[in-house]
Amino acid sequence: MAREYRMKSARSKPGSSQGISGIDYEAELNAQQYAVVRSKPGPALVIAGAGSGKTRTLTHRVAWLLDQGEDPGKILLLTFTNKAAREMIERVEQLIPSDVSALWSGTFHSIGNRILRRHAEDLGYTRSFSILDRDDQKAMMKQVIKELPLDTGGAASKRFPKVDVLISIFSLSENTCESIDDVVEYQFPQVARWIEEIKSVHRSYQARKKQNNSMDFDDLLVQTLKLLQQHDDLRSLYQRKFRHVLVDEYQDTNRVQCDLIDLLVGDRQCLMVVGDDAQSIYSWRGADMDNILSFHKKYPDAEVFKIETNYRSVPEVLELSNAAIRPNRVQYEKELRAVRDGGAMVPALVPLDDPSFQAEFVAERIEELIGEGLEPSDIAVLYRAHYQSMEIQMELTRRKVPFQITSGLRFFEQAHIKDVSALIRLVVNPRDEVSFKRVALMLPGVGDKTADNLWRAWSACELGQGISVPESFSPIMLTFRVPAKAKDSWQQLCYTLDELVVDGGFARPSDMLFSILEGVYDDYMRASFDNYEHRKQDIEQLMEYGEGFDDVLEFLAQLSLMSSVDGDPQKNQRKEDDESVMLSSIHQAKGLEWKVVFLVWLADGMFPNGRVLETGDEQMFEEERRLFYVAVTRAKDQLYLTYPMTNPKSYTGEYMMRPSRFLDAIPDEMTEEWKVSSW
DNA sequence: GAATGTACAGTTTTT
DNA sequence: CTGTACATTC
Repeated sequence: MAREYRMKSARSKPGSSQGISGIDYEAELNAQQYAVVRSKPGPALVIAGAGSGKTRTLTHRVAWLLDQGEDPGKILLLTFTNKAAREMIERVEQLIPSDVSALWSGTFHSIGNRILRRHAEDLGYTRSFSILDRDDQKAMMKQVIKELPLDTGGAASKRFPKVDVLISIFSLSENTCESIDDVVEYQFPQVARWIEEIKSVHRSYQARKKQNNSMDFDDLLVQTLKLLQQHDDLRSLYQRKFRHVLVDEYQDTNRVQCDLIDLLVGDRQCLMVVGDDAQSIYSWRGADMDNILSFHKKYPDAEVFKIETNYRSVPEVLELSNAAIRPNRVQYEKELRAVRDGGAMVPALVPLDDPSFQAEFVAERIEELIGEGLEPSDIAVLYRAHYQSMEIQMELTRRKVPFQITSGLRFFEQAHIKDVSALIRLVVNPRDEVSFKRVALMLPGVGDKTADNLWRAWSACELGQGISVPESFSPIMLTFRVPAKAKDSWQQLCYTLDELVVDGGFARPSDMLFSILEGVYDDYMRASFDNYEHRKQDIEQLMEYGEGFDDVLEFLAQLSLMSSVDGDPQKNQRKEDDESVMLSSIHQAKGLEWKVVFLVWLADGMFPNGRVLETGDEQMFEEERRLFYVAVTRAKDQLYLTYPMTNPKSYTGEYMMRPSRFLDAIPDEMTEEWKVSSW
């Protein structure tokens, strides 16, 4: 007698199509995708056209590796946004039964953060370093400028670049590894006369960050790179750890990110990068398309794959997309093929009299489509710049068409959220000057001056050094001199801080938030904001979110790193979002798709942008065209290209608008012109 | 701190 | 032209 018993968990033989997961890769993927997924280890470049199943391919590749018996802990998956990271890991989990929690996946910044927390001491930081967001950066920069012996008061100081400009300069310099001199000379010539002062601000800013045990977003990349460059042992540790590195949206990586990848990959070269050069639209923040274009120079043995079958759009839309990008000189040649059937609506080209008429047309057509049974969430209106959505917002509001818009303050960046997290940050990292001052300024009668004095007192005493977690704060802090007006709330504050530490450690995040709300912040909110109720709900929301964390460091890092739309804990609960028309900038529409897309303001000077046309910079112009390409490739079924023929409100005095020159590249027969009249 | 005046921009924005 | 951001002033 014999019995055949087959272990479900048995390791698959290498090379076989099926592994433990039982996924039939060959059946689930098309030939091009399958070739990528089962490719041998080694450098690989995947050129993935719009709508070609890029995420699908990448997630299957990860599943494949795991199926081959690879240890999840040896895989690093880098994405551009948190949302993409989350989506990716969820889909891998759905594909494969194995536990993937050991797999490292996330944005470059979050991975940098993760590495830096472990080795912060090697760089002269502590592991509880603070992360500065844009707001914090601004605050610190202002402080730094105030303290520098720059020419103040006179007419000369009037035109000293604003902090926003300085932050942009520094950030671009960090991300592209170019000197401040070069960045200013080529990208910000209007402030070139201040070059020495700018460099001096930069030096002080860098020093101050270190002194305050704080890193900005750029540091999360740059310092990680530095750490691994300088410490051979750590470098080889991580090189050995990550046997497979996969990178999504490679066309949008900048120099630092690219260097970081190369360094992590080391000689083993088990690197798979996926991207679409035609969708590179972030050069203005340091992305270098050359990374993807000359990948083969750095990795001569790289296998190059193209996945060009488009599952998203009807052929009518896809042909137009192909035509739209064709005139660009700098690109990998590819031709997307549609699998969907033809016979759909030919993309509409709609000239309108003026912007408000354009808005009326868009709104009316949207109403019609919804009347025909389309869900509002199947429809999007895309534009080059947010201000171009104004008329449409008004028109949709007037007609009571539900819409949502991808702009405005993000949840974690709102003042009240930042206020409460400043208190936590201060306890965790007592050298965090920005947070200290934010907290101090909440006290009545305390302005810049008093805040500064308090900071001095604080940083002079043991509490402010942050050597160890103190048992309590009040005994020392109550001895500080505060204005009479602030006396009571200062006391409250001190006792509240006491509650944030327990037994020589930090309280749990949600408990901290509770103490802060009860101790000081509720009163403050009542006094300072007219929409108290609303803000209180936000804090409660935050407390709920905090329940998911035991480690306060992790909680804080998450707050900073997810300070974006996708981290909004409210988001998932707002059901209306699923039932509304999307208004979005093209940048934010990347990676998304809708049945119906309206692309508005397609007039020369609006899109392509007038400034880009003025400079005559070919590279920038081609990026505009890629943006156009990204926009049109979002549409699944219907595409409307609209433009106003006049712009009465133009401040440049240009009254007549000409159709966007991008439309010149589209053969007439690919669109149908709609002649819209109001009567 | 509120009120008033002045200069200047007027793309995109994640982490 | 107009809203914003900053500085100055009381």
